Amino acid sequence: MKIIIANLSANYNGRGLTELPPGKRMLMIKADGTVLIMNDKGFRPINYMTTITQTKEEKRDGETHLLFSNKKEKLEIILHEVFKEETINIDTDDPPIKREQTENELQSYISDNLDKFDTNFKFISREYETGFGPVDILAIDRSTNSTLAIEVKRNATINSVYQVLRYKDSLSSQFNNVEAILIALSYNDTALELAKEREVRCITVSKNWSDSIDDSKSDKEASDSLTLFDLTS
Amino acid sequence: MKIIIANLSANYNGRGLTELPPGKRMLMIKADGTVLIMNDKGFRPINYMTTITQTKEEKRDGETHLLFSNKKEKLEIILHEVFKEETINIDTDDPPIKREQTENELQSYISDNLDKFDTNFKFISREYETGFGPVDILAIDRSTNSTLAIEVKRNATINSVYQVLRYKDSLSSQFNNVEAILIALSYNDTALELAKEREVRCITVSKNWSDSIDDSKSDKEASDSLTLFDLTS
DNA sequence: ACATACGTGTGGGAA
DNA sequence: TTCCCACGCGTATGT
Repeated sequence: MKIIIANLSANYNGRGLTELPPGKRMLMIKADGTVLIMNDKGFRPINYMTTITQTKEEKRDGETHLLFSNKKEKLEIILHEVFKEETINIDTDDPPIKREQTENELQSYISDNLDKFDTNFKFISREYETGFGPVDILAIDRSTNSTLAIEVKRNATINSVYQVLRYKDSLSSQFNNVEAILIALSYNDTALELAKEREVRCITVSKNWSDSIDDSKSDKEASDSLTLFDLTS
Repeated sequence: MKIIIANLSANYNGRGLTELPPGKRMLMIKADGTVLIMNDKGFRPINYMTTITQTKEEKRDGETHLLFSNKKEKLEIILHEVFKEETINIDTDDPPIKREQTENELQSYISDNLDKFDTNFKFISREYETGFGPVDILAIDRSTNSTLAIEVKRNATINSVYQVLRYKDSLSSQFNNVEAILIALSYNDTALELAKEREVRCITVSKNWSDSIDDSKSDKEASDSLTLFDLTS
């Protein structure tokens, strides 16, 4: 990784079009060719470019012009004055990060434990294809004999409501009594409002749902002690 | 900005849950408190945290533990071995980037030039409020006397189609003959398919739409030489 | 503080 | 390759 501290300006043209006036910033060039212009605040680089296939370097009037490009994009960086230049060695293949409690895991958990949310729920299928894309979970409610279109979210928004309603619409041409259900860790107020209005049932998963995976050996205790759901509506 | 090259590991708990095994990486601490752990490839930091309100530093067994937190999140970084530490001064308030040809500009352009897309289109209002949020442009078609719900996108996807259809639904309770229209620089195939099926008219804006802003002084030439739209449906 | 919408969103998986 | 969806999306703006 190479780091250059410089007064620089930049022009990007590709997915968008931006112009960066001169200023003292950090230019970072990574081992894989990724170029980043960083300032002293926030998460995002000001300008950047990945998957670079071509690099050109020119001197013009004592200033260095760097031209990075690929088939679709172009990034030009002009170094007006370089204050520092440095090469840093770090592992190119460091061990990867482990992500836990992703939506995918949450989906698995819910699929495997549908009866804990409602004893009448019976799991049918995951990623069941509808005319509007796959619904996360397809199930039936044995008490009402209705088909359940279940969408799982970490945080449900109004878009989640629209999404599950589309699945319901589509499935209604194949099944009788289709019901739309959201199961989420949290809900926007606006999402709850809309859900109520459109009769989408909202079920909240306890924040510590993943604990019950670790505790699953002692089933009895787990099902007694954990409040795995609340009904909101 | 402070930079530390170290063999480090990290644990994050907040919006998600991640675990980063030890490895040689760069730790960057910005002037606003933002913390980033960078590796030698790609755009994204491996771990990071913004809007930090509390920082704790401890030594345990000769290793430095850094604890960053705010009300909702926690990031712990353990420095197993520090290879380099360095402070870099860059402008905290460098001039901001200028973005051009944004969706907002595109909307303005389309609003001001609706007649170029269809001579019967007449602009009424921007950001017109519907029951499902504001529609980008409200207009009328003088030839059919229908109300037009126009949604502008750089790239239209199936979600754009659903979105404009919701606006149409909502507006249909106020107006007769509401028509849903998408105006975009590009379209997904699936979006076009769905749009056709649901009778959403799709209009494509020429990639060089912004040229006509610069050329606007010579109106005649511009309107003669530029193909500003295609009809797809 | 919360919600909404844009962004060069990025990244991953499937068709 | 394209398309779709989740993401600790980040970031700005309006309320």
